[in-house]
Amino acid sequence: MENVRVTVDIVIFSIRIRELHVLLVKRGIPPFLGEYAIPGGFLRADESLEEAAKRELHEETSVRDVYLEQLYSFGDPARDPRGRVVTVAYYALVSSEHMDLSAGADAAEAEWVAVKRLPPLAFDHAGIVAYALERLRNKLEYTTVGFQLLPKKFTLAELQAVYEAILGKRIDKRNFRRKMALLKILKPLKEWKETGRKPAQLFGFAAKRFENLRDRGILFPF
Amino acid sequence: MENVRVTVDIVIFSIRIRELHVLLVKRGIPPFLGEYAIPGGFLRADESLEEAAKRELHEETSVRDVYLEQLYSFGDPARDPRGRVVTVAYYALVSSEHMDLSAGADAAEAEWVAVKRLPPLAFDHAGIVAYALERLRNKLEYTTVGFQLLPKKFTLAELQAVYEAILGKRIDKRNFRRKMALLKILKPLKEWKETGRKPAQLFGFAAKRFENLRDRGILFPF
DNA sequence: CCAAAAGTGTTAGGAGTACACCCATGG
DNA sequence: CCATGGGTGTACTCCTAACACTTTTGG
Repeated sequence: MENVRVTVDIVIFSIRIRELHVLLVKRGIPPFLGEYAIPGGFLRADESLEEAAKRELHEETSVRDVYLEQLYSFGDPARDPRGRVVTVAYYALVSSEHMDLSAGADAAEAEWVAVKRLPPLAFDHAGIVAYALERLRNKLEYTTVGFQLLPKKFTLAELQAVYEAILGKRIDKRNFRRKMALLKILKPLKEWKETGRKPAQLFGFAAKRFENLRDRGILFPF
Repeated sequence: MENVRVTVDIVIFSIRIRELHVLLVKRGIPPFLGEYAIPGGFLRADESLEEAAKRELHEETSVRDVYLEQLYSFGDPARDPRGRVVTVAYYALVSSEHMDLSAGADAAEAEWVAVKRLPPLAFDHAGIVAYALERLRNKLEYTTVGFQLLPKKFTLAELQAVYEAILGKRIDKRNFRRKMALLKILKPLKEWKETGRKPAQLFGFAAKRFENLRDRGILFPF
């Protein structure tokens, strides 16, 4: 079966103004001309799937070395009107300090959109984004992906806001802080963030304890 | 990028003699002639990825309608010496009552092998099996995949043996039974299995409570 | 001094874990 | 009657969830 082509598409998440956003591009060519889609492109001859995803990510956001995990592969024969295209979907988490789209090559067409206010998407991309969100919610509870969306130094309120934005529900402040303390993955810094009111203590992510688990999703499949 | 071909490979698990087994085939053509591999083949023009996996499964085992879930896609440029081949891997769970390989077309070459005694495998298949096992172990703890490896009617000892075979450790009988009772997913039947000693009560899987969760892996990606 | 967000403990209920003996049957 | 696997309950620990007030700062 020779007539299959392979693309890699990527759902790029970030937190803006305490709300979860996805990076979308407006398509400049048919099909779905002018509609929104997630970034993606054809797999090249000499690159692995993950390298292709990293390349797409870098082209759109100019960032490298962020959390990246393969999501799922979609291969319905009718999913692309141009012909038989199997896509391997990835998702990435970009910290709010790395959100300068400006340096990206295709940046003019890229746009952060809140997941609660997604427009209709081209192809089966709405389903891909929904599945990525599902995965992200699940992973939040048993891995440390939450930290990937924050800058190196963050306050407890910011960390909690990430969890609330992704899970879509409020969390009790005292229980949240106790659990984080219990996990021993926060490194209290001797710095305080000026918030306009009472300053908040800054924390770092203590990767030591979680080095082996840090990004199971990336690490496991070799 | 036109020179990519897509295969679907499938890790088929079953329990034999209270031990976890995988179905392997001996390759009849190069590359890796004579070596063991997991079943698989090229994606056809008119079928989805899942349909291809179901077809492979049926060809090897003659069963349909078993638990099937997409595992991961592997696309290292060097993974297949014949050229650029991206494979979408699935894994399936086949109940011990459906293990008649005889009816399968390629059955002569198929063989159940205990995961503890795997031979060297062709391509990157050793990594694929290892990853499938990892996934199975994780899913066992928060889904009902364990039931998929048993016949419709089973004893508590048989169910526990499935958990022990996959997790590779002993479980306390009383705690195991209490947890199952708590989950309310077992339907006690008015039948007893003659074991040679004291007869054991048979149970069914109460899908009602778990209809929506039953096979998250299958259901979620549409 | 007031508004706003930071920070801090206790209690009650549920789940997990460790642990040992009696029962029913076939041979 | 004995060997084998089937079947059952209790106590302790730990995690989770519910819940309200004081502190610090800028304006």
